[in-house]
Amino acid sequence: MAETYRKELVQRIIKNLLDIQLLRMVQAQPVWGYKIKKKVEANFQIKLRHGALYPMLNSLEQKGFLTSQMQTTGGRARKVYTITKSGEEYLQSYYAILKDQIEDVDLK
Amino acid sequence: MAETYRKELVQRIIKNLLDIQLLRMVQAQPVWGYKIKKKVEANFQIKLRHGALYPMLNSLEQKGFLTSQMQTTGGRARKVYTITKSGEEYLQSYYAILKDQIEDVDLK
DNA sequence: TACAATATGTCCACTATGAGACATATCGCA
DNA sequence: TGCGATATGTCTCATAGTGGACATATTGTA
Repeated sequence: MAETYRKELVQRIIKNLLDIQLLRMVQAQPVWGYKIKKKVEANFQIKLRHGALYPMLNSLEQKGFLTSQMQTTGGRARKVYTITKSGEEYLQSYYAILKDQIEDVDLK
Repeated sequence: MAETYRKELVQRIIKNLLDIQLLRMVQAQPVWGYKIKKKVEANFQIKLRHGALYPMLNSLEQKGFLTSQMQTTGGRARKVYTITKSGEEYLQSYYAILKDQIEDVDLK
């Protein structure tokens, strides 16, 4: 059945389009790296190395897709990320492509 | 504007999910490698190396997602591919994930 | 007080990927 | 008859990416 391939495909998409998944999560609500890691691992049943995650978040900030503010809650220092206008535009482009894929626009 | 990022994103998706794009094209109509190459390059304005394309098509056949028949039209030998039931199921899983992405199902 | 969890960061060695070359054959046209 | 287009295939080297370690600090719990 079709669901057999789902987990394998999700893992590929998360891996290859990790930056986009991070933008989606931050857009849903401002959040910090460690929480993203836990959420990805719970939602998609994949291991997300922090050695890959943190450099990617910093890179997204450098590109202007995310901004960050340090927050300290109970002595716990967190770098909370918020999506920027550019980041939202990037996501909109992504969603537009997905719609084209589903509707076979690009095959005509 | 959002369209600035489109080309860059399309290239990434085609590159990382090439097998799926090949399945989509064969599903639209049975077709051979060289024609796929020309079509991808025209539709997406990207270079598709035949050194990447042909091994991928053979691999999709080995996995049972495609079948092929040799056809000779005017002395021109073509390996025409047709999608299998498994191939269509794989695509269905892919489309289901894209819908989840668009609808933010996996962020809740 | 020692350890697991929270929290963020860098770095290096290995491996996997990819660009481009090497290879071959036919057809149509100039 | 030589060249560009059609058609499919393999292989190698350099680069890119990944896994896992190294690093540091705080909090809560056993």
